[in-house]
Amino acid sequence: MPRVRLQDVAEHAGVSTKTVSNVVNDYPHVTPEMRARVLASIAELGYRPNATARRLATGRTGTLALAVSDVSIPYFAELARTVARQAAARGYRLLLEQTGDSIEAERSMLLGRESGLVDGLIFQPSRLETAELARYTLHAPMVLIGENAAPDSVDNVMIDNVRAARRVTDHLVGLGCRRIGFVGHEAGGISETSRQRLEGLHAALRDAGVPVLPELEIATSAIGAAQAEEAVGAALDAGIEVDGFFCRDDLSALGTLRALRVRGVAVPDDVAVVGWDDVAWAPFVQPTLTSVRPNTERLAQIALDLLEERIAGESGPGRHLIVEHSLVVRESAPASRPR
Amino acid sequence: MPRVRLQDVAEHAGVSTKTVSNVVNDYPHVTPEMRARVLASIAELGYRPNATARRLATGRTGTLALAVSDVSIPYFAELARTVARQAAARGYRLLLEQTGDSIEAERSMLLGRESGLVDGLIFQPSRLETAELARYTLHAPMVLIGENAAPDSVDNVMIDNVRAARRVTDHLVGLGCRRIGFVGHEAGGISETSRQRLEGLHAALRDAGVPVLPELEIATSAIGAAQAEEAVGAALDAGIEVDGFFCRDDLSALGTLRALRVRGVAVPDDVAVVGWDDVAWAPFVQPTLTSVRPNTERLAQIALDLLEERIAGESGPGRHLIVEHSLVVRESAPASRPR
DNA sequence: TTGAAAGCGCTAACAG
DNA sequence: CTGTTAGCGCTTTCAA
Repeated sequence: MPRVRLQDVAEHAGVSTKTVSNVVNDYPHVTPEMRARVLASIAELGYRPNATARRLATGRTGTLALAVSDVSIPYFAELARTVARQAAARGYRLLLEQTGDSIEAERSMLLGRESGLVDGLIFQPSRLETAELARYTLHAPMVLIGENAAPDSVDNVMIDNVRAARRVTDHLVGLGCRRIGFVGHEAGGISETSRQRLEGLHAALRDAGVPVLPELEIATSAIGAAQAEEAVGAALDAGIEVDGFFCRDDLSALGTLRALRVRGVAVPDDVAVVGWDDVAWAPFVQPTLTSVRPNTERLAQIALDLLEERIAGESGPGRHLIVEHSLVVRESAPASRPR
Repeated sequence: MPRVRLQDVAEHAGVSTKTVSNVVNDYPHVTPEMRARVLASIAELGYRPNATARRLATGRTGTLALAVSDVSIPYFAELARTVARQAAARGYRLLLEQTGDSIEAERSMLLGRESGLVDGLIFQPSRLETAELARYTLHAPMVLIGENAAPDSVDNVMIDNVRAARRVTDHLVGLGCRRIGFVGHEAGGISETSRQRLEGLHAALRDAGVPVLPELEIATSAIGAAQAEEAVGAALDAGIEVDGFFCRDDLSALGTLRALRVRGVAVPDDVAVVGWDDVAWAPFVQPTLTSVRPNTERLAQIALDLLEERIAGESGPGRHLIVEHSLVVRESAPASRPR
């Protein structure tokens, strides 16, 4: 790791630092001979500009941060892939922050003990609430994603959870389900995400004249297939009667499918199951999973658009944008079912 | 975003910048009164140290990079989670780089057009070969992970692929399989990872006196369940005769399971299936998947240990370390099978 | 224990 | 079109 500075190149080439800088930054107005001479010196000395010094001088870091609770959750993994790719295409690097579902971690990530670390932040809160969020002085522009009710002052992009949840419910009701269970909301303090999905479920049931049965709502200790399998299994063993399960996410659906299978309950004949996120493996499990698919590419694109505007200085009130979703119908809750 | 500098705090508190710096960095030798006065000013002005300036002055970035082809591949997602977590515990942030399976991207990531971006790099190559890797002058210390044969000069941590593959093969042979197919090596240019797994398969078959049948090796156009389903489906439709499938990774196994299911082939009764990586959903699919489980926590820990030693100045020859693995036996290739 | 001043490596006015 | 020079905000000798 040789330590060659811009100035070394300048001396070697017999020009000023400004000229070298111009060449490195592809500025126009440099004679071809100068440029060639400088490039030759750069190659000979193996010069690489120092990112830190450049940042200090320009005030831009060329880096964005993405903060989610856990990248290994399939939806977040796919989101990270998409955001990283699109950010790279726009010339940004991506810093990954995991809050691990802890409100403390979310706070300290927002407060950021240092400034000038990133140019902007894309954040999917899982525990922090609007009111608190609105109080903070951020160290960089931020765009919120996901279904948390964002404060009016902050940009936010999400899918319409209530509407999507209504659609899931309508689909199940259309299949003849009258006792629809819900799986996967947090046992210890429900998240805004789960709250909105439950709200959509309830609203659609009421509209359809189907009774709302809170006793069929099965909370889990954490997001995950194992937790869902355990909770659903316990409920089934306790004699719960359902003919459909609306799962908070595909991971819960996976656990639910297994709990049902182990007990010999047929899907979709006895119980229909719908998941949420339409992760990569949804079309491959047995039975293939009906699921809500958010348009993640578009979500990432809009989030980055909003963020770049903020970085460029936009200072208006927070914009709250909705990204489309669709319901991908597969075997676990097909278009229609023999009765 | 107020712009408060260290100097502003110093003036406000009526002390020198050095004193403020001492307080911010928790240096000893500061009188309690001074410290209190400075902290009060910091709070009042809302001062946050500027990360970039600090980096330039100290030469440390406090950031590591993790480079993999695609974070949404379940194994990489889990690896990223683990590395990010452990890096955070050691006081580092994590920059995520995706090479998207392109050799160009891997090259430019190594060459790094800027220096001083990160203190170190953890890299899982998928296309780049040892010889080329060894030629580069890196801009930061690097540790290689995964099964690529690393150059002697570079640190590397991996699992013993050949041994694990032999174990998988022995397991299948023990189950009575005599025509074992392999699924998921790259159709266009095999990777070192796949090569080693095939090598283990062949060696174990020879040792067991079972014929090696290359015609049962099914390449795929890319890593993924869909690609595997397509390739395996085509092979089955063409009349391939197998009694076991050794899949390059769990994604291939998932596609293989589906291809078999769709065609009414019973797993494990007609065909046993083994995957690799033991990703989170392996115990939940139908049938549950037998898979090779690398010790990812340990892999990450060792990689970070090696990297921190390099960052600290260690300059000896490359160390090549092996991390343990295990074979997790589940329904798709159980301990024994009725014959 | 605290203060003054010299960089860290680069960019960007401003001249020339 | 190219050179000079003054910062960017922090850390860190070296004195006091």
